[in-house]
Amino acid sequence: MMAMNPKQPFSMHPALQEPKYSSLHSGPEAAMRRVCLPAPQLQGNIFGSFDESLLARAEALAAVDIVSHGKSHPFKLDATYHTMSSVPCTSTSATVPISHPSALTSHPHHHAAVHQGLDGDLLDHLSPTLTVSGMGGPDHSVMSAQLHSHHLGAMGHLHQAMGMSHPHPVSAHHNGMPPCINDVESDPRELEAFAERFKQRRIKLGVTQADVGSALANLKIPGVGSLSQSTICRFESLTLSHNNMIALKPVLQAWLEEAEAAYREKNTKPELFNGSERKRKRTSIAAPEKRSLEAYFAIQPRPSSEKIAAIAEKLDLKKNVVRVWFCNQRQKQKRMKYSAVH
DNA sequence: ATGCATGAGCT
DNA sequence: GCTCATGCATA
Repeated sequence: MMAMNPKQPFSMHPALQEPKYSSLHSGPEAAMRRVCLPAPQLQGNIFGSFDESLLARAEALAAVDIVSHGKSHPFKLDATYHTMSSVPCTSTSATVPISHPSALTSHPHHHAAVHQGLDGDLLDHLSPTLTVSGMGGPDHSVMSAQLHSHHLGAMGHLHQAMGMSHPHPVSAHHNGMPPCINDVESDPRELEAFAERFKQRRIKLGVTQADVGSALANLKIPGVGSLSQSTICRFESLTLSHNNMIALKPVLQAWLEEAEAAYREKNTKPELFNGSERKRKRTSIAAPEKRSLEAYFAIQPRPSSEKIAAIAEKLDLKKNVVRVWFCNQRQKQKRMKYSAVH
């Protein structure tokens, strides 16, 4: 069948994603790690030497937390946590998603093209085999939700078309422009403002986050498929990575334009549908274990495989669960949360 | 709204 | 095995 590349959407190489943190290991995480440990190279040794004591300390901390703080422990590591994703010049957006010509992202001065394209040109030449539909069609309401029928990896084709599989650095294509363009669109302020505007207008349209997600596929933008309610929600609450926010913005903006246009000329009639079938189980880590994990995380955000195994055993959790927990925790730290800094 | 999970691409 | 984008499941 068609090879699908669900994840790793519109992003570039990890190394290219955060220009400012370039170099092999110096990612935002590395920076954080630095505040926790003397030196990266020593991590292993130190940790290895004091493995037991550290684990014990973490446990002790977790224990103390339980009795003295209850829920509000000192190791609260959530989204609001940090924020170091303030990309200077968003060369990122150049490598972003819509690897498309006049498409949504790109030039700061071509912003208008985005809007215009929505009504005609863009979709027109983007959908050779289909009439410009999206929200335009009578029965092509904005919220036609046709998901639920696919399996785990069937969604999010948003990715592949968006640069990943390219051997070349998908940068300012059609214009040979320098990496530091899109300053306007990538401006944190602008993003934040857009996210809020988006939510506001979306609600005004009477469209749910899930509706938006599924409606995106109707835009017929190459490489842009549907998205989940989660992602739309995270976009609106700015809890996605900066790069991700920038990548999604043009797409959501395109949708918004069309949705409002369609709303004006007629009356979009929401037509949801509920279906269910699959049942993926979600592990639920108990509060005490979670506190311990947070304590361990505070000491060492990037435990080795062995440490993870040790922690897993101590907490009586599956090693993979612990590993994923750490991964997710790191990811949380990196989430952009402008509100926290702006 | 958010926790845990998956999977692609990279190292 | 990590990061990252994203999703299902659930509180």
